[in-house]
This record gives sequence, structure tokens and C-alpha cells, in this order.
Amino acid sequence: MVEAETPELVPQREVILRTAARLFREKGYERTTVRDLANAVGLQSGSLFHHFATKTEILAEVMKRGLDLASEQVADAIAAESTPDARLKAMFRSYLKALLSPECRDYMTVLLYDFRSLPPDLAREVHGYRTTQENRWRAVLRESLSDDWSDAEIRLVSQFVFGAMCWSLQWYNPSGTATLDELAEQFMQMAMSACRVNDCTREEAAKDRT
Amino acid sequence: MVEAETPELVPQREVILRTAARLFREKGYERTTVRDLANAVGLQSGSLFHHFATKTEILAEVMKRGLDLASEQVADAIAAESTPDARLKAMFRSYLKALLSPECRDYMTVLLYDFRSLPPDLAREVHGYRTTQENRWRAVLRESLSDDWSDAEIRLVSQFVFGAMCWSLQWYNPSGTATLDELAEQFMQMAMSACRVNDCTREEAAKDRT
DNA sequence: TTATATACCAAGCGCTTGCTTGGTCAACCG
DNA sequence: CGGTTGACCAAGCAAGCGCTTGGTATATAA
Repeated sequence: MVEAETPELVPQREVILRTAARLFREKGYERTTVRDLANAVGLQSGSLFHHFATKTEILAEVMKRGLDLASEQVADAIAAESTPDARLKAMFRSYLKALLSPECRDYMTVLLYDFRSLPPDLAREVHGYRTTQENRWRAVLRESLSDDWSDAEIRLVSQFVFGAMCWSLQWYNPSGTATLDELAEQFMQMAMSACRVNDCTREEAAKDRT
Repeated sequence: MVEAETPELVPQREVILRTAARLFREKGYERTTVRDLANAVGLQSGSLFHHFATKTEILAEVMKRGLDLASEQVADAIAAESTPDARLKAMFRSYLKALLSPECRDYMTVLLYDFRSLPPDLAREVHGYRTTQENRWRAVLRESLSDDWSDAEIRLVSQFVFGAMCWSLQWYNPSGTATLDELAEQFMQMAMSACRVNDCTREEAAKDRT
């Protein structure tokens, strides 16, 4: 037998992962049974364990895939720019586009919302992955913002902005009126605006101090 | 027998709800068994069903409680202000403070992150609740922002800002250095800043058009 | 041709789950 | 006092869960 669902030459393991990501996003990891998944792929439930040792392994793989896909897109977008400011804008834009893109959306939703279902060891691994990314992004912020931002302030603004973006997974509707590019543009502008908080308040504070 | 955990006169049903909210936040609804919950309260698992008909009912109750608590605090904060701008600021500040407050945090986390575990009918009910709130908040935004903001733009900025706040439930650590008040102040400023996107870009667009 | 490996199915095992049942005991009420 | 009620326990049931087992069909390689 060759392939039921996708006649192309895409490995079964890959098909399972994609389907798993979709189901996990729709119903949550815990509410998706191995029978659901097997059925969606066109297998018997037991046959899944020919490709993965445990259901948990599938979850971890889906999450890692999400991280890899998103961080690659962002890294590429940043690398294409030559000034700190342009890199920051590219980061914001590309991150939202990556998050919500059809290729990435399912994986990222699982990564961000089914974190608690990972066993401690894998949770630590995925968490490490995540902080690495966050540090990379804070570096881009640091590079663009004025020097008098403290580390704590940088962290706060990054949590604010990336929180806003991650949350978009909850409400974004691909069949809406606005295109993904328009959305990314507007989010980028709001994000840049949020990064400019201190440009005025800080001046006021300086005045107060003198 | 009177009361094991809390000697005060707080109804057992209330104790169960509080404990459930805490456990659901920590482990997720699906991964929390009725035995876990009963044990944490000091009961046998079957005894829970003397107070609630199903596990689902507990979840729904926890979520409604979260919505009620948060929206009450925000409503009070808004009512205390007299100008549109002050009301907007009060809304941002009070929402973050409500979200992260010890009394509310568990409930809200469950509300925002275990949505998929609700059966369709209850999901619709809670969803209705949520959109009512959102509309109320958009009205406050509308009142404060300049008239040339479209409905779509208002919706976008509200999704951006409230997304950023909701996400704080994921990373906020009550034992951190910054107080909740400081955090709320800084978030409010970033939120206000994000609302001011158009103040400059729009002018540019206007110039382009003429 | 025989041998080996891969991808799968059919069946089901053992365990955990939400929930039920039947009964106990203290508190309250007429 | 006797009777009712509300809160609980001890035990366990049926269903669903992740996963295992033993076997089959096909493809490749010797």
C-alpha cells in the first residue's frame, strides 16, 4: 500500500504530525484520543505506535516543529534587513505572519496552549527552546531601543508585544476580510508604538527630576 | 462535621470552586481528576457530586466566576473616572490588576485557557458572556479615541491590547520584584501608546493623499 | 527462490476515568 | 422524643483510555 490521504510522496510520519497538530489545536491534546488521530489519518489506533513510541512523543514533536518553523521564518526576515529599526519591524511582522500562516498555525497553537500536557523532562526541554528564542528577540529589541532601557523594561515590552501576537491565535479567522499582510502591518505599527512609550514619559520624568 | 480546610463559615461549594480553579490552572482541566479535586478539598471523589452534577458544571462555574469578578472590578474602576481618557486608563490598569490578583487569577486562567473543554452549549453561553464584555470595553475605547477610527480598527487595537494582558497570565510571577501596581502602570502606558498609533501614521497618510 | 524488513490490522489488556449506589451519622425541627 | 434532611463515605461499575501483542501482506535484497 502506498498512501491513502496524500498521494504525493510525503512520509506517513509527517502526515501523522500534521494531522495531530490540527486535531490538537481544534480539540486540545488531552481530548484528542489516539483513536481520533488514527482515524483521521486512516489507520488503526495501534498502528500509530509503529511511528511514535507514545502519544506524548507526538505532542513534543508537534511543539518542536512549531518552534523551528516560526523561528526560521523570523530569522530569515531579520537577516534580510540592514538597520536595527528595520530588523525590529521585520521581526514583529514576520512573527505574526509565521504564527498565523497555514503551515505554522496548528503547531504554534499547540505549543502555546497545551504546554501543561508535557511531562516534566520534555517541558523543560521545550521551555529551554522557548527562552532561547525570547532572548534572541530581546537582543533585537535592545539593539533598536535607546540605551537607557533597563533589562527589566526590555523584558516587559517584549512580553507585552509578543503576548499580543500570541493571543491572535485565539481570535484570528483566516477567512476574514483583512489579509494576513495587512494584519501584520497594523500589528507591527502598534508594536512599534508600544516600544516608544518612554520617548515621552521619560522626558517628563527627566523634567520632574531636575 | 464542620469544615476541614477553612474553619470560617464559607460554604463547601465555594471551597470546592476555589480549589478547582487552582488545580485547573496548575494542571489543566482535563488532567485534573475528580479524585485530585476531592482529595485537595478533603472529600471522597463521589462526594463532589453531592454539590455539583458533573465535572463540567464545576468548570463552567469556575469560568463564570472569573468573568464576574474581573468585569466587576473593571466596571467599578471605570465608574470612578469622569473623563474618557481617564476611563480608558482606568480600564487598562484595572483589567490587568484584576487578571493577576490572587482572588481572580486562577479563575481567569481557566476561563482563557481551558475554553475547549466546555461542551457546545456551555461554550456558547460563556462565549456570549465574553463578547458582551468585549463590546463594553470597545465602547470605552471608542469614547476616548478620535472619531476617524473605524470599527475594524477599534477591534484590532482592543485585540492587541487585551491579548497582551491576557498573556500575562502565562508569565506573571507574584513573587517577582515588581509590584502588581507598578506592572499595571507600565502596561497601561504601553497600551495607551499602542492606541496612539494613528496619531502620526494617519497624519502622514493624510499628507500623502493631498 | 528464500529471507528480511516495513507498514499495517484485529483484538484486546490493564488501568483510569467520571459518576452511581446504598448506607451512615450528626444536626435540626415539630 | 421521633422524623426528616443534608453532608458525607465506601465500594464499585461501565466506558474509554493509551498501548501491546501476534499475525499478515507487500516490497526489496540475496
